[in-house]
Amino acid sequence: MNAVEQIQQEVKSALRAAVIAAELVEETLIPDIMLETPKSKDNGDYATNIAMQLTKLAKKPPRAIAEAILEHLDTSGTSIESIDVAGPGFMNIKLKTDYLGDVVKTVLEQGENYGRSTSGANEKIQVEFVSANPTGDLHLGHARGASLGDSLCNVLDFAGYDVAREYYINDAGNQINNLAYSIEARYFQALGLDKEMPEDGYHGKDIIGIGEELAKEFGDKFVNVSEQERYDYFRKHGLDFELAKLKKDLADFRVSFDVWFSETSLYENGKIDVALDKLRANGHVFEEDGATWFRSTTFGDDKDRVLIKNDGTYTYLTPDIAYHEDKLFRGFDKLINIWGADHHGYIPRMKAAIEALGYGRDTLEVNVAQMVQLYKDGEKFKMSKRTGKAVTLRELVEDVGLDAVRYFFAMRSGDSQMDFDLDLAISQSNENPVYYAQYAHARISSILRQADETGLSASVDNVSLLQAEKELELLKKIGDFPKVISDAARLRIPHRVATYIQELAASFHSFYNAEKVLDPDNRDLSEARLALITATRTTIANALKLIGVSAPEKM
RNA sequence: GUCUCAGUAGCUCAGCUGGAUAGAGCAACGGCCUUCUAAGCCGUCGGUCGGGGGUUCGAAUCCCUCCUGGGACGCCA
Repeated sequence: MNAVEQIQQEVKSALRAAVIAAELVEETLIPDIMLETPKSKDNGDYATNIAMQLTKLAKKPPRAIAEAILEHLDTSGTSIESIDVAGPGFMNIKLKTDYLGDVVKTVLEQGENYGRSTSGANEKIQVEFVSANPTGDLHLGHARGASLGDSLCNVLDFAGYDVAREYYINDAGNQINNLAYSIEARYFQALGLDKEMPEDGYHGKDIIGIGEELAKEFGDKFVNVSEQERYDYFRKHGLDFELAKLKKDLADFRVSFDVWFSETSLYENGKIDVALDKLRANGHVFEEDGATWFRSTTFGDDKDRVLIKNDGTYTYLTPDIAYHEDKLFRGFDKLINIWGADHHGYIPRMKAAIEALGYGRDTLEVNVAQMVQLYKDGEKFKMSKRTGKAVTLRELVEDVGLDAVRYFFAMRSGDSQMDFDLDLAISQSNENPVYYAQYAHARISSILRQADETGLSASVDNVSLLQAEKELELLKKIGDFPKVISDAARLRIPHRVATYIQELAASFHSFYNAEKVLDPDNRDLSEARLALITATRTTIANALKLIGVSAPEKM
């Protein structure tokens, strides 16, 4: 618990004691007392609406309740400087400022761990994200999913959850056949031979490249072998190639995974049968029209779902159920899946499966990343599988810049649709908000370099000298960081971190323009301010790291 | 048609568990560099929070309904 949290706790306890002493309601009925930071500074450092919350229970007007609480409030031994009743019944609290200096001490002590907490109580959470088919390049939507997933994992980890990151490789279905046949066609074409692309083939540039490479390396060797042999080789080669590319692209995007889970492995180790047997044993499977069905309507799904088609093969759902059974078997308390909005309708059947397997419905949490609409040359850019027309993650990063792309996705809530104007992003990349935050970091770094030269160094001995308005604001903002993290983790909203970075950077820039840090004639204050900006820099760097953005020393 | 997500300033978006006068960036306008990085700061302009009902001390936030837009409704994955 840092200084700010301690103060808040102290204030809440004092208020609660006052409510009890005032004998307004039964003690057990008192709600949690909440403190909020008023928008206007005129309304104090914190405000509470406890009086309004108690109106019904105490059967008195809010202002009267507030007066009564105030009368019984003992502020001795707390940091409360003054407290008064305002508006309809708010109680505005003004704090003494001496505690804020402790924030700096805490940050300097904890360094890159400042902001970490144990609020997640080590809950074991597995996050599955991206999981794009290994049949082509990652595009804009995947970039968003990757960014959201990675940021969420980082935030959860920082907030004290036990996080595992996982990528589910769909390497078993029809799409892999299509991949193999697409490569085959491109291979023949590279040799100047006639071969049509399969109907659902992949028209991406990468597949053309694979065909050309194979033609270069093997010549016409695969023209004359059996279809089976050719298929087997192209399939394996295609998968290896695409998977390696996915891993590299994601790593370059600063996104990492603990486990790359193969769908095929479920077929090979019998896990699908295990899951099917379990569903059968629980009585949720039936036969009809030559197919095997999962009665998902029992658990609120719109219709029942086929598990085994009448040709004897599985639908996509079946191995996916086995996969989730396997995840839960591995002992996670909670599964979070990040899916694109186009898979939204798939949620009820997956939740139904979780329940049918005997787990709680809320064990699975699906976080939907809404669509990203790309605009190029002023108009909608329609992606097309058929023509292979798409903007890839790699191209996006090359054109716009890694930090700018990560920040762009990190600052928006996942459940709001986005328009991404590529030309605007490129032309305005210098005005991207990410540079605002990075600039603050670079500015501080520059001052610290010069401090070294002038023989001044950060010191926490005189942090009590930090009493200027801008200094106090900055201190408070830094002190908010741990709560921002725990809220973002609990509510699964990593974009809250980006919003915070913006606020913190603004507070610093404002301070920077109001006060001069390095002043050889005022050594004590300079060293206190150096401590303040060092703490600011650490907080900015820690926050940027969580959303996968670098913190440069110079710009 | 059913389900689902959204609709907030000219544009792109925040708004946490219902709180006081709804915010930020960009765009527009006016100031601030002999002084630690002007990728910055200070100020001005700009909103019927899609419409209408309801719940209550209080609604952008919760409920109902309508309008508009995205997405999903396969024995595809």
